[in-house]
Amino acid sequence: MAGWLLKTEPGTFGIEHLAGAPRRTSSWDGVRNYQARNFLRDQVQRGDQAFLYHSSCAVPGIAGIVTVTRAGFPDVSAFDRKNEHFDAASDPAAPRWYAIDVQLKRRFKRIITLEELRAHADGKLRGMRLLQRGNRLSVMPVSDAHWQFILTLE
DNA sequence: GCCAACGTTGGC
DNA sequence: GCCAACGTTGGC
Repeated sequence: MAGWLLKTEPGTFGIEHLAGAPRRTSSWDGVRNYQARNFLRDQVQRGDQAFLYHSSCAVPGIAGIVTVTRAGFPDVSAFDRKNEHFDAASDPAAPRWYAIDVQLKRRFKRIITLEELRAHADGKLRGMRLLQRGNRLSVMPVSDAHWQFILTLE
């Protein structure tokens, strides 16, 4: 079972929104980056777990864990002219973008901050994608060793 | 709000 | 297919 990290902006759709959603479940859509899209379409499986990461906020960090309840499926927000993620180039017959469904599994007692994670960038978290320079991926794999170590930080 | 880093676009 | 210009991301 693979582990992932999903970035979200808490002001737009963070762990609080997910906690308040019906069945604590929501579609994870609006990803408009090919590398992230490939992960959603080809690799993320139902049952996988992912860290929910808050970015573009006062205290960036990991807020909790979600479970994937539906593997990659075409992102219909790309077909909706009124949606902010509308993409005229995505053809319903050959969808360009993909979404997944996620359910909130557990909210951490506190945010595991980016600062804390960075403190281990040359140690236990060496090579973690999130910590690499200029990283902008919104969906990325997390190795089992990194996953286990991060859990001990809570 | 700044700005470095990166991805995408489009002219050639 | 190159690469400059542009737009976006995201920490600070």
